[in-house]
Amino acid sequence: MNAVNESPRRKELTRLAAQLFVQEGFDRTTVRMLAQEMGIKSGSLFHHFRDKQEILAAVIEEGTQNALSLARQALENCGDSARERLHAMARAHLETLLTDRNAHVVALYEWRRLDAAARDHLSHLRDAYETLWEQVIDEALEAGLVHGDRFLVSRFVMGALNWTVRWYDPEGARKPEDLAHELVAMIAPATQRTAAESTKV
Amino acid sequence: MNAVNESPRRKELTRLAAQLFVQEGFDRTTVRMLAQEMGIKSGSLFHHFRDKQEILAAVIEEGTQNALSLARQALENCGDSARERLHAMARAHLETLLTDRNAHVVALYEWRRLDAAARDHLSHLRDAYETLWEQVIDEALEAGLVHGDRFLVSRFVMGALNWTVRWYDPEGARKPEDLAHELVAMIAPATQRTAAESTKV
DNA sequence: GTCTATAGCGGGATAGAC
DNA sequence: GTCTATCCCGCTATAGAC
Repeated sequence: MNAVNESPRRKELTRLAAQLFVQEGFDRTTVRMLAQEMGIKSGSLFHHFRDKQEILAAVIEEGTQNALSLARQALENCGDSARERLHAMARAHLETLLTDRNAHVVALYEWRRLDAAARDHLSHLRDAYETLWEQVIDEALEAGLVHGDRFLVSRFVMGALNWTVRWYDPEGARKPEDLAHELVAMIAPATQRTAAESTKV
Repeated sequence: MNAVNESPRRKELTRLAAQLFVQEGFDRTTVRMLAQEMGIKSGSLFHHFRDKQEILAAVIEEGTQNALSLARQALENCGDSARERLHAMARAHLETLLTDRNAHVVALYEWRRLDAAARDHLSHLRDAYETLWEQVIDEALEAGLVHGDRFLVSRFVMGALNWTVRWYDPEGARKPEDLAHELVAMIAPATQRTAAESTKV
């Protein structure tokens, strides 16, 4: 259902669907709106997707997969210090949310609209992404960069980032990278540099 | 429309509507579901509310109003230090979100579903609540408890708190107060106590 | 792969009796 | 203030021609 049925056409349709789901929300997006955006009639949609649910699942799979690989990439291309890795992770997260402005947002905000089967199928993917976050947070905790409970710190940090979707202004002066920088500064002020951290750089 | 039409019956109906809106989301909650929960038939609903939109507006007004007065109350009954005030504010916020589990959640998560007129009418209320938050954050910044931009810190903190709705387990061991404590500890570690703060206590 | 046409359902809302 | 009955609409999804 996933890696198999991946025609370029379907990929393109998924991309357009993501855009509408972000703008209108999944429930308020009708198949007619989707079809119009894609330049076809609503009946033709069901040649590509079994039903509306499957479109949502495709968007969320795409969005999470994308966030995951961009995050891994960012971690590979950044420095070794816990601070740099935390920053890279936050920045990658924000870029998929605020620049892309599409599938990843849907994955976060419309997850609850998935039916049980789709949630089951996609939860391992979501877990992989959250686990990656927890690893980076763990490193920050061990480096003494941040303090607190691993689970709670992860949730708070991801919450702060996820909520940016609600207030961020793409036309404004602040870029995703700036937000990432400010968030890291907030939870791990520069004055808190520890011995462990400085030896790493 | 607001303070006027406040029969006890309508208040009770609003309370029940809030519950359903949290469980199902506004769009997926039908007037028939609402009526059933209230023990009446769907037609009778429209004696109390002009349309479904007005129910949403009533819930959101109630939720924001309530959060605002609880927050003010919490600030009056806590110590004078910036840390105590920040903690009190976070705790009040989480309690309206996680214990109440109703109108305030709807206010945050279904705001976008309000029509233009209702948003217009309610935005001053929301602004008042957010301004209160910014004041408390300002105090924390001035006390050297937290560092960064006032606007961004407010948004990040509120985001971290608002997102708890998505993962918090009411049956779990952690109480809203514990979360509030952990959040404050995360952004303002105890080792950061400044002279300004200790003189206040 | 897309079209037209439409089935079939469930939604929000109204009217008038009680 | 609640009921029954119902209108009307727009939604998802299907069928079969092209």
